[in-house]
Amino acid sequence: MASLERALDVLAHLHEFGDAAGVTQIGRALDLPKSTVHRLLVPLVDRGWVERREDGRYRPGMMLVSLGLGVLEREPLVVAAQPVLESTAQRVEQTVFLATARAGRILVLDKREGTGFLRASPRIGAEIPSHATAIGKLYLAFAPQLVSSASAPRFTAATSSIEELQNAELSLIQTRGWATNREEWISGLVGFAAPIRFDDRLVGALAMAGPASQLPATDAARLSSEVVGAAHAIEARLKRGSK
Amino acid sequence: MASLERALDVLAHLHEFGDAAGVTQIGRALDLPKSTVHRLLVPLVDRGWVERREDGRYRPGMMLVSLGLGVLEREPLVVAAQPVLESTAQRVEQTVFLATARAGRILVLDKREGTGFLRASPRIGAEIPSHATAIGKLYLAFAPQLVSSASAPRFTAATSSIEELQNAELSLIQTRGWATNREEWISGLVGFAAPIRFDDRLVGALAMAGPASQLPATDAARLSSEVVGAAHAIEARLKRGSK
DNA sequence: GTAGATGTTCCGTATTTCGGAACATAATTC
DNA sequence: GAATTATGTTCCGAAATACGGAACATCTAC
Repeated sequence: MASLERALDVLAHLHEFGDAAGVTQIGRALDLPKSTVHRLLVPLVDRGWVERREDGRYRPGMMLVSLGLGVLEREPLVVAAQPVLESTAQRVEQTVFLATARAGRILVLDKREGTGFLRASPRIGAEIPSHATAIGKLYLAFAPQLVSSASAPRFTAATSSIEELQNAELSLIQTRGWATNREEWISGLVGFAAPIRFDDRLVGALAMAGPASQLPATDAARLSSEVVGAAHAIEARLKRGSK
Repeated sequence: MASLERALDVLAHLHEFGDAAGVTQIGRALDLPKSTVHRLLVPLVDRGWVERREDGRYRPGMMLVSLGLGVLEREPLVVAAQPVLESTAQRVEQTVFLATARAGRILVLDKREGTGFLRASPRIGAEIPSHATAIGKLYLAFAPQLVSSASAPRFTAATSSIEELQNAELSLIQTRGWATNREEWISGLVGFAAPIRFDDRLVGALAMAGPASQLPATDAARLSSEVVGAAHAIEARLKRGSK
């Protein structure tokens, strides 16, 4: 399956590179001959997965847009969360986002950003670490089997390791039903997260994140109850949607 | 390149099917043996392009979301149009969308929907026909080499063929600088579109669409000047962004 | 429990993919 | 302008890979 894997490597590279790339550049980056790269690109271009520009350079194509947005449209959790994300972000005036676990990784599914100059700005589709974020800790507390702890680097001085999280904070999260992150992932970034359940299973989490200066610890009661309320609203919409 | 093409077929099928599918169903749909389908799916699952559910069925994965949204984030036209789409949609209270030509096809890049119960709801990434829509006619009038007229079916009784459009309406569009669609694509659907240029080249179009009852011909002057104004605003933002 | 349906694994063989070299085009240097 | 360099495209004999039928594992229906 080397051929298909190489094609996927090419696509991933085009995405990460960010600019249109020629076969020589792609070949250098992936250690592949120009002719191989070119041969892989031909069907990708024919079918719209890659776009060939007039200058002979290549970039990701609109087929990715169609299929990518198709994933989100068909995800019941995303559909149910949409209006709740909207209203919650407006009410708290901070970035609110939705995430879930997929193949052991926690990925951002949707978001509504705050309007401040300094704001949290997660990328949809991006992974967030399980041990150093509010959402990650929720998963570790309620459904640790759904997340992989293979990689747990220390991001900041405040980062706890998986072992350190074992009893103290996870028990607290289980008791009160929400989690928080205080600059454990990114300096200055604070977050609150609440679990979203369907059929008694953890299917995702709703989080709010922003600069520490705007989410003071003294506001924790209000902020946590906002995310818990939002998560409940999403749960209710999920239940209604399954009729 | 049969292997890669088959994998792309599988992905396209999963997208179109809309629900999670098993190898047998995919194999039947694509006339491929189960084992071939399964073998193609393995690296797709490993890398996140396809998600395998617990019940052994497969659906498109989050890698598509990352890359698809990456395409839109990096498209200067989409970035420039975003605030303009927002404000225009609010002002006219109808669906406003952005489209461009890619490999001879006209594709929707972004949109902001009206809030009416009855509204136009284009799908981002979807193709719109060139001969039966306002945007398509803009391209035929100003840059016909960018669009393919290979397929020009009659959608409604109002649809004109490419030949019928040759002189009469295209000249008018060239003269007044905007185009309209009066139920030529979909019965009851009316649209107005204005060209977006950069460096004297047509790079896209801004359109407004909605039910005929809400976009009366008597309102054409106001509506067309809205889309023309919005297109100019996007052009200005494009020019500013290229410094 | 049996039969049928469906996802997963295996391996000899046919098919496909590979990549160096030639070619075509564009850009740079003198 | 000519020569050189850089880069995208095409070609084809040989090596590598993908193929798919069959066996296997698991689940569902009667």
